[in-house]
Amino acid sequence: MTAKAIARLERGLADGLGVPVELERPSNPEHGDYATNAALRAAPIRRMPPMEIAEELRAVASALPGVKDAAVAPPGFVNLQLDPAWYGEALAEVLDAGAGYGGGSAAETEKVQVEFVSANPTGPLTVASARNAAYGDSIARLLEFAGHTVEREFYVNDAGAQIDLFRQSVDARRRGEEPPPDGYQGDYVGELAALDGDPVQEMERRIRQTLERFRVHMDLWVHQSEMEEVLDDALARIELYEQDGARWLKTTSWGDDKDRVVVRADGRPTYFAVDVPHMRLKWDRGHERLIYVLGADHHGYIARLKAIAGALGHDPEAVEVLIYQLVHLTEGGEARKVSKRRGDVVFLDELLDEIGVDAARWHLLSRSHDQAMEIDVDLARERTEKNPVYYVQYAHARIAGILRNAEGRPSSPEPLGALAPAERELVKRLAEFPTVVAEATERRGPHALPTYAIRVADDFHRFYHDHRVLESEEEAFRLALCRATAAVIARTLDLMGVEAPERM
RNA sequence: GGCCCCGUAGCUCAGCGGAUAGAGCAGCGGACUUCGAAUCCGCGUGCGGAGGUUCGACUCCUCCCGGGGCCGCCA
Repeated sequence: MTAKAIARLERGLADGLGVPVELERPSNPEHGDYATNAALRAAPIRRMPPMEIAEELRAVASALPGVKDAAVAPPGFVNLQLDPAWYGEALAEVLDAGAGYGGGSAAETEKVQVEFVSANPTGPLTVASARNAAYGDSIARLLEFAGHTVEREFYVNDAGAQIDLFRQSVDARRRGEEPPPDGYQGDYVGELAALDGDPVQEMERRIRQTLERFRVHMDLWVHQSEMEEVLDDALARIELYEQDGARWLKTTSWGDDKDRVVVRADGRPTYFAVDVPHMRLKWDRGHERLIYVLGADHHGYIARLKAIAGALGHDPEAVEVLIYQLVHLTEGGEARKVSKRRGDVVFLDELLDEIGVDAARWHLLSRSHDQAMEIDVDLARERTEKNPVYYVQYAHARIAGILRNAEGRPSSPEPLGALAPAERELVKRLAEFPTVVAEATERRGPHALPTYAIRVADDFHRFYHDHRVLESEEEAFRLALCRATAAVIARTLDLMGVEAPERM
């Protein structure tokens, strides 16, 4: 999706040329406000020299409202300079759209489910799960903003060998004994032993609490134990074959490298088996797209999950598995081996105690999900003060201060005369927002948000430094520019689950 | 052996076919009697290597080198 003010120019150019035109912001300011390579792209198709097509395009551009000047540059670029009226149009668009600016980019809205975190309830959430939580929740926020109906699910693995071992560990503590050799050792095991009741339920309650603190709200909690009860019914609906006494799903038909056992020769289902009733539940809830957010160590699941979708008669393409690379912990520059069973981990709650939700979510989202991430435990607090999140929040708070001082005086997106360079840069930055959000959504790459937020803050701070807002001739226009900037910053941060403070 | 991800500035990273590759941090030097200095301004011969596709490649393809992860009738 593109801002309307830009899209209007693109359409005007495209209609004149008969080929699609996309405008982009050149890195060199001498190349104008916007530029297009459409002539270069059209040259092979129309079998004409690019410079000739560019000249045609320049003529069309010159006649468009909002265009002050158009120029051709070799080997065939067309560079546009825009007039104050265009800037007024672009700024009015931001303000008119209000909180919805940049939203609703989905061509067709869907019912989407995002399953994420789904950490085993054998211990508190760790920083490893935190990346999953930050990434998955931001994906969900982006999808909602694009117009989809989104459900967030946490799948609780409350059955199986690890859970048995966990319960045994707590029971041993309750009897005053040491946990089993491979059992769970962390301090929290002792805490749970001091309480009555099922430690798994208590652990789930704590995980829920930590997630809420992290501003992640799950709509649905599904338990593996419940899925086991409807396992036979679900397995009866898919085609399995027998070999070596076991029952297999032909996952290779959907791209897996080998078929998978669903029911063992002794009649016990594998771990994989419960994914069948589990996914059936998701489809039965009416979802049209299923998203799973998994760590890189689970990438082998992609084909299996798609296979289940196919076996259940659904389109495997509607199952999307988002893989993020893992978080490595270091301490004083040395790699730190972690094991939840040994209790040798950094819990999300500890990280939040140290650096707070905003800095944590920002940091976890600021790198591509395809990039492995390192968190230095010792430097976490020190780095906090240098976290760019505060730079961005400061810009928002500064604007809030100006608006407080303005005491409700009128604002207007229409500039009186020519804009200063810093004003033009800021308006163009705000006009980028719909494209940035739409691309972040489509690519499932929320790390574009912090990058963009820094640029907006950057442009605003420069504008602020160069120009006075209140009591200036352009007060009304600059107040409008401030309001629009604050709204865009607030929305960008919200899509990351980060707050936009009025004061700091 | 097969599969997934990554090699870009001293460090952590953006960049998803365009013009002179950008931020943050670290370092050095400047700027407050004015709406918040948690700010602004200046200082940098960097895309792991070799081929290929293209008018144009950090970006796409192949191979090589280096780092991380995964390949169970475990969960």
